[in-house]
Amino acid sequence: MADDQGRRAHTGRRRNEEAARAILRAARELLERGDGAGVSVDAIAAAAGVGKQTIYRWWPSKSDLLLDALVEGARGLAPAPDEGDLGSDLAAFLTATFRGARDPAVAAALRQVAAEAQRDPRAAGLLRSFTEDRRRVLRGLLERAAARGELSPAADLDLLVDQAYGVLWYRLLIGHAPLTEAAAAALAAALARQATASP
Amino acid sequence: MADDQGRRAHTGRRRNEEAARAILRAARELLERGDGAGVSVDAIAAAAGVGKQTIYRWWPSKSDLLLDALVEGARGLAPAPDEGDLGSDLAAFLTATFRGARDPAVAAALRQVAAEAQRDPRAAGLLRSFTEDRRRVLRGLLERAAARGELSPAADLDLLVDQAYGVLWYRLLIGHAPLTEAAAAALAAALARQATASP
DNA sequence: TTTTGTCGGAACTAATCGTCTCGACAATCG
DNA sequence: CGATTGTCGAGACGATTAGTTCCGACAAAA
Repeated sequence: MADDQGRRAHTGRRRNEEAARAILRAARELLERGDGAGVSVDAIAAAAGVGKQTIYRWWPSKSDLLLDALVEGARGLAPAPDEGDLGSDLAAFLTATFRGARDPAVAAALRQVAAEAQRDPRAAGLLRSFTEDRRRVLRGLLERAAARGELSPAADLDLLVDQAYGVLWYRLLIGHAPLTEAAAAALAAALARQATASP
Repeated sequence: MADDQGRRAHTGRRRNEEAARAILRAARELLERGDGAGVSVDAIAAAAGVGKQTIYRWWPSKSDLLLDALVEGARGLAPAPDEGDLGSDLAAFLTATFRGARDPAVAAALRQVAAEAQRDPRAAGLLRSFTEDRRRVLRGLLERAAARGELSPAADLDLLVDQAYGVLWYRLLIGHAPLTEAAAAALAAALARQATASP
């Protein structure tokens, strides 16, 4: 567990990783229990039995903390399948992605970070790199299908990625429809039909 | 300009509609000038030369005011074309919609209302009815094409609407790509291909 | 002229993020 | 061992903001 110790001389008390873990755990629990309302840093500190200063010693801002809680909650959902067929790969990936975003803590963190990104350029940058990572995974899946000759030459990979994640974010932030597995499967089928259709 | 006067007995000073117009105008100007940061009610009141009380006499919350400024800014973009061809109707509608959302004041209002909707259920409801209206317009366009037999029986109209507005909101809120006319045209072509492709 | 409700202006409450201070404590160095 | 250094929990503090309330002035109707 102690792998990133600095190599320079270091005197004084060491940071307590247990405190950081307690903070992350409290953040996830509050995000999960939060009834649509935002989670405050004070509430996280109180729930973790920790001073606010300790939070800001580990994370530079609330958005960083929420994004960390997010990444931890979404762990294992990253890899894109590669079974050699666009339709099934896309269905598997979107189903897993929708399922991850349906987790209450993950959904709340995504929504709160997205909300803060509209005001705070720092949060906007964080969210942007997070989404870029996810885009790259899906784009890789599509590129493999294109290399196999499964896609129409008219297919626009970036637009396909926008359509997939667009539906996810749109439903997540507006809330007019749920992120069900059926919706993921239908979206995968629709995108595969579009990508393979001749212009 | 005085068309919605109450019919009941009314004593006392009348509300000054000029003040309401000044407030809306100030809100739009601040949204346009705002550098990504949010617009505060105090700033709007000061810019309009108006007391905050006057703002809250006309609008129950900041979100209502922003949504009003939004609707006023997006006026005239509502109607869906009906030229009898799915491809050109979709391209015209999405181009006009993207152009409307590219207006700085409209974009800022959309982003700020969306951000507040993640915390405030009242703002969420407002945003939901706004988006429902827009969804209905696009859905009507698709239904007319379906009635003309232009769509594959496998086409899912609501999913198509989700994809169109999904790309719009995703780009608007994440900011990884602009809402250009070229993007609108490409999206329209892609959705038309998807909707007409046989399963 | 009196009553009634809006006007601009400003003080006020409450929530929130992030900074700073405090005494206590732990780890390292001399 | 003892001094130094940096983290700990706890909380005060400044800044910002949404929304409420009070104030004296004013306008429109009774």
